Amino acid sequence: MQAQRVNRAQDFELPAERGVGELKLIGAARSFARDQEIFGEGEPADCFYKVVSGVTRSFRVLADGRRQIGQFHLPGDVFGVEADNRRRVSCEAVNEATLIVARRANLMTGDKGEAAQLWRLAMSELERAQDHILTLGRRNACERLATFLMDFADRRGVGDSVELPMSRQDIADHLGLTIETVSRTFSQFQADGLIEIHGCRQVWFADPEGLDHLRQ
Amino acid sequence: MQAQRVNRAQDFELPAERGVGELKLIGAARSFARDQEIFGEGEPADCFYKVVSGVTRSFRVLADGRRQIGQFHLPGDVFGVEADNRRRVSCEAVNEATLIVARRANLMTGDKGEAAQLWRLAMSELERAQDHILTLGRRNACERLATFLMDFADRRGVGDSVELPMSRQDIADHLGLTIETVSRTFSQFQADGLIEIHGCRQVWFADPEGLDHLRQ
DNA sequence: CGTCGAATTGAAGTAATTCAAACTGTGTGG
DNA sequence: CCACACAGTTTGAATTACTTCAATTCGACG
Repeated sequence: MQAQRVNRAQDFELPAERGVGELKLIGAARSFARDQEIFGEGEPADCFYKVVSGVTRSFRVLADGRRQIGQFHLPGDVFGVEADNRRRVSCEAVNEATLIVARRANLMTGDKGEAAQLWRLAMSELERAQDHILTLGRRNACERLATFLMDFADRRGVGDSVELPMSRQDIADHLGLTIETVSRTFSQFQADGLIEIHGCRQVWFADPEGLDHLRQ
Repeated sequence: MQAQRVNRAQDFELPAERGVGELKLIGAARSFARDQEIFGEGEPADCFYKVVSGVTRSFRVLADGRRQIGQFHLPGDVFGVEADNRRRVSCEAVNEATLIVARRANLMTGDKGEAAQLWRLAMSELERAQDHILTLGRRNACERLATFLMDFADRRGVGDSVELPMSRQDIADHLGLTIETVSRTFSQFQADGLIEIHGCRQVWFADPEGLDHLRQ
């Protein structure tokens, strides 16, 4: 929404090898400031990214500015894989983020194991997209937010609480709602004793079963 | 919604080789009756499918019966590829359909060319899913229907018209709307001189530019 | 020609949006 | 340390797009 390229990305080398079952990316690490663009729709897609720290959002915008965030990428996630050489989505840093940037060729020409990893990556993106289609097409505001909170807690939660790194507007643009509806639904969850909110980003699950049940 | 397994699937052999750039599937052809289940969510995923004739729909349903159709598969489309060995979506025939059924192993262990084809297939499904997320998250009823009609015409249209093989309910469940809203939007398009409808399945584009503009 | 499922249309109701105002919390400068 | 500013969030009231429920029409098929 408001891409401000304040900080110039800082480059520094980092080997960045990870545990078994994860894609090994060899490349430079780059830092991105809050709201800084990582890549834009239509640009050439010659590399991809692994989140080291921070969070990013990939999204598309309609001509009149309506924005739809497809995914948030968290530490450990690899993103930026495209079928063709053009970006079909844009990507920005939600907060201060460090990413490993890998050349595309380094992976596509790799061994069988890497191809399999890449396959798993694409398929998990597809699965998440299918889940989200169900959410956007057939769930109401409460169900959408409950789904989002539980899913996000699965990926990033600690015990019975999560810290949401993104703004209410980001959540709204992810769930196909307005910021006001998201805010009201948060308030309602709190009034119903489902969650407790501290400083509007820290969410504690007071009634995980109730929330889970809300998902449908 | 109403899976009636009237006809038993008829098996017959068919080599089914296709032109360059398309996935070659070797397998048996099977016919499915209207609304017949091809596979159901949770079942083992040991094969995939290529549409020879007819149309299929892949979908998921919530506990209370709300249905979301993710995709329609048309002649030439390959579908049924999964990351794991379990179906995450269900699939039914929209109308009388003939499919080539290929064992999963026949393709996964194949040569590099086949792997690349499979990759393209998965990525095009992902792209379509991303497009649909934007539609469901940020477009209104008119824009959704215009998007659907134009996209469908791109895949299956002849000149300035398309025949829609699916019911209004199918379209509604694809676009995250109710059947009444879909019907009203069709009527409005006709009243606005954008389309002409014959027998409720044959759509002629009276004003393709206007319709295209509506998409945003 | 009659029947039945599908589609359309109408009227009323509702969830979510829009517009507007108030509040909160965080960072900054005095 | 406090006051101020500002962006982000929450809340309220009015509006609207879509849904729901109900009745009617259409069209394919025996």
